[in-house]
Amino acid sequence: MNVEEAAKQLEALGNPTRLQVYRTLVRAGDCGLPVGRLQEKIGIAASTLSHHLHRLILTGLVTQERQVTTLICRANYLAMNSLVGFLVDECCVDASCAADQNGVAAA
Amino acid sequence: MNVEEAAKQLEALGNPTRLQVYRTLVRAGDCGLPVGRLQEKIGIAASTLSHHLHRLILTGLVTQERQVTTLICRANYLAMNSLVGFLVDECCVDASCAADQNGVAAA
DNA sequence: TTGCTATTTCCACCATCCTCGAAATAGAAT
DNA sequence: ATTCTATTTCGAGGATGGTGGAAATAGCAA
Repeated sequence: MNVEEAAKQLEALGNPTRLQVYRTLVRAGDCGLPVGRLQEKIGIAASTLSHHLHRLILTGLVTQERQVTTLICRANYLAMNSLVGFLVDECCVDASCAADQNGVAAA
Repeated sequence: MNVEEAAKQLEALGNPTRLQVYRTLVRAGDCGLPVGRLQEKIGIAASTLSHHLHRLILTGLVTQERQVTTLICRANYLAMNSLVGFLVDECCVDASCAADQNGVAAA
């Protein structure tokens, strides 16, 4: 995971509509949800939803699986875990309080 | 934490430059880093950095503290924890696989 | 083939973002 | 008051994003 990739994923989640899509899928769990059902729940144009789904899929945050005539969408928990890990990674590695702050130099 | 607020924070982290700023602050730990030092490390125009810092501060992801002539910036870990919590919150609440998926209905 | 449903692609408009240099401001020191 | 450093605000450019309607596609059914 590099900065560019992580930023792409965060940007994908950084739009209210897409975040709502993603959370709806998280709530749906492993069962996932068809695109049409997502559209009903969220109430946006199909084209708009498709556009947003595409971005979520490109960044790896959502997966799709064909089931006869409908496409089932699922949140990709592994990608999320990886992203969260990146955010808190290497915390305090460069900690070196030159001035007198509240102690805790190299704890 | 609501969707709008979370989206704002995610969008703030969704720009490569801002994400780099944030991660640099995370690495710096509790000591924080002056704006000027951030600029040196990242190598962008001061005005651009100021712009990005402003957005990170508005969303609560970064805090600033005046120290004589310089402003010390710090990553706000509490905000990050809250954001991460929001992302995985209520996972699988709506799980109800109608079709025959790989079991795990209401585990 | 024809028709049907589910979903995506195309297109356009409007809004917002990213970036930088130049100018303005805040605060301390002389 | 003047000067100096650190940082922010202003203004503008080009680029990208968000949205929905219309049209195109994918796959199945008859």
